[in-house]
Amino acid sequence: MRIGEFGARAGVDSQTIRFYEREGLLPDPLRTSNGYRSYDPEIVGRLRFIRSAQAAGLTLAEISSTLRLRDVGEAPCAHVSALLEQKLADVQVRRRELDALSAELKDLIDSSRALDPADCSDTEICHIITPLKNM
Amino acid sequence: MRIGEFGARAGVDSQTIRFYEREGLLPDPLRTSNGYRSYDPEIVGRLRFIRSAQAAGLTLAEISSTLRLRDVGEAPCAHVSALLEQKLADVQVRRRELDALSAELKDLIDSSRALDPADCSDTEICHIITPLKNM
DNA sequence: GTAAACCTTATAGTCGACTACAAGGTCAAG
DNA sequence: CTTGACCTTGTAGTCGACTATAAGGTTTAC
Repeated sequence: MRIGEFGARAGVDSQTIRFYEREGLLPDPLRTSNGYRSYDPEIVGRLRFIRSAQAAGLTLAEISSTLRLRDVGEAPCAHVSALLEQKLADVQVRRRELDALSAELKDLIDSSRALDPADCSDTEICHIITPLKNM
Repeated sequence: MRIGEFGARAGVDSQTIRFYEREGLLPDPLRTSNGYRSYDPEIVGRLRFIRSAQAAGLTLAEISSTLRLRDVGEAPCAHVSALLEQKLADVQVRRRELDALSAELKDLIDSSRALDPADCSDTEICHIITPLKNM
């Protein structure tokens, strides 16, 4: 199968596949006599794995390290578990940051209703935001 | 005051101040006879505004548009309110995305405890993640 | 008088994951 | 025999907000 069909089977653009190949996520494929890349249907799973792992929040570098384990014959399960645990911890931290930001934005929006633009001076730029001096 | 002190008063590195100047967020300052930038203490508020607005999640482009309003003599309060409302909406969307990702990660981690690495085949790369075919 | 700590400019690099563009070769349909 | 859809390579650009480096000039403290 050629690059277009290969990509279509995993919802990936052919430019992106060449990019993954350059980055070492996909092996150099066979070539037909005219130089076109030729893919074994079996490797579609590898491309789908990449997209699924991305959907789980893994970076290409993390996915690459996982694929390298698999390529040397090791089951990458323990590695993947550790990555997922770390990712979950990162997500929780980020969630808490967004919660705080959300609360802060609500406060600012609330307070803006009580403020009159006519009282907003030149030096403070805008008195809705200026109270946030020390964040 | 010179660039170092100016930056220190708002917790900003001098390289960053030159960057803001290039981007039009800060006006071209006066220069002393030796070519050093010389800042009026009054403009510290502008730099602090930039950092506070960033802390509220506004981008430099959004902050820049706000400053431009102020520079033409308009109170930017209505503009800032609209930006904050939009930002809050963005944050809520992002929060929900992270909630979904968090749940997904927990599921994957749970299911990984029931899976044996010995059953993880070559073509699926890692059976912890492979179930996520259609995200 | 010299060393440290400041300041100047211009240019290029970082992160992550693509995406765009140019300039061509190949192949099937009509 | 040409149009259009595919494929090839290489290079460069995108986003956002810095950050780093080089190669100098100035000022302050001892």
